[in-house]
Amino acid sequence: MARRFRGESDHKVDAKGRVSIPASFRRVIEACDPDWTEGLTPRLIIVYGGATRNYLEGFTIEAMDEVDDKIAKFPRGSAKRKAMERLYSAQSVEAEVDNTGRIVLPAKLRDKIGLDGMARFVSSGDTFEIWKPEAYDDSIAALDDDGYDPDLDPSAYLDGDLG
Amino acid sequence: MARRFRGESDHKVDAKGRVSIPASFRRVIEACDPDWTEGLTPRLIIVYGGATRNYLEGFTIEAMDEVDDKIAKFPRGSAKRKAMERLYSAQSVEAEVDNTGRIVLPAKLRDKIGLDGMARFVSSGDTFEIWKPEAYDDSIAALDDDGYDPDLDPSAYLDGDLG
DNA sequence: TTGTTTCCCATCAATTCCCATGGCATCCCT
DNA sequence: AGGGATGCCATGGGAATTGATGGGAAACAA
Repeated sequence: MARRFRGESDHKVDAKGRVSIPASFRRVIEACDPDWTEGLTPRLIIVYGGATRNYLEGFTIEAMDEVDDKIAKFPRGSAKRKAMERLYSAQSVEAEVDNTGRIVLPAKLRDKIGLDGMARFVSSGDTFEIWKPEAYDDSIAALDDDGYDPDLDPSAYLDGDLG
Repeated sequence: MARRFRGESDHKVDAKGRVSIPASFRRVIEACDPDWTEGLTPRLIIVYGGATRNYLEGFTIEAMDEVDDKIAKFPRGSAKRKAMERLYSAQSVEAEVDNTGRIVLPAKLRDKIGLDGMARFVSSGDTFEIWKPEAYDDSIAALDDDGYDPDLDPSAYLDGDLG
């Protein structure tokens, strides 16, 4: 089963903070939760920190395990490690996909990115992002102002210089 | 069940020194107390020493067992071993989570970190920290003075140089 | 006894659980 | 091809449970 997310779609956030996870994302989340088997509710991690981020980042259990391993390689007490621990450990929550395919986004997380009404799920390789739709549109538009030519087909970068 | 803490939240400290443990932390504390079974009150260890620390550190029983094992590897009577024994053995207390989900923080511990009114619980992997909220905010701000750029997303470090 | 430390019970809001509906696709049968 | 039947998906709503916190009585210790 696929380990990478694919696609983007909008879903309604109700008054209780419940949102449907795109069905195709659910398949990935299930496959990447070591404890999951048919009939159980799969879990995932949602990172809500990052002063400069105006989106939430969803990690599968396996993807977050890899992050934890990377962090563990940094010296205990170093500034970089502390910053990463805060982002990935303190400023994150575990969520469970219920049997109707939804998760609950606590008010704290919704407030962080100004979510109301709709949430946009955007795949980003082995993680996915949750945006307020307008903010996502803005961030795409902002790429243009940052030396990126919107008329250029990004496939041109595929075999080009890194960085 | 998970054996790592996740998230951060504030809880009220009442006149008797009682504080609610974040519900998600309780699940971890229960799972990591070998003697615990449904219906019993789980235990944990709170380390309150460390001259330079202005927070308390909470350990599950299992996590503290690992620390004890590590200490035991150092030569008996060595300065390093004595220092660690003092921090983790002498300057720590066992606490019990009561059946309403609270622990009692003795006055000595509250005074050490200047707790009054609110306590912030911050996960840090397999342990968690208890801070006076203002002190925690300050410590985050202080990271800036230690080679850490607050505007840089910490995820940039994940694949970067250690240290 | 006087202040502290436990234990037990009470409350209110937030969160979870359970059940229900409508809309699309798909599959199948004739 | 028509007409169901089936099943998954997105979403809604109420009931039941859990979570955070307050307060008093009972047990202790000084």
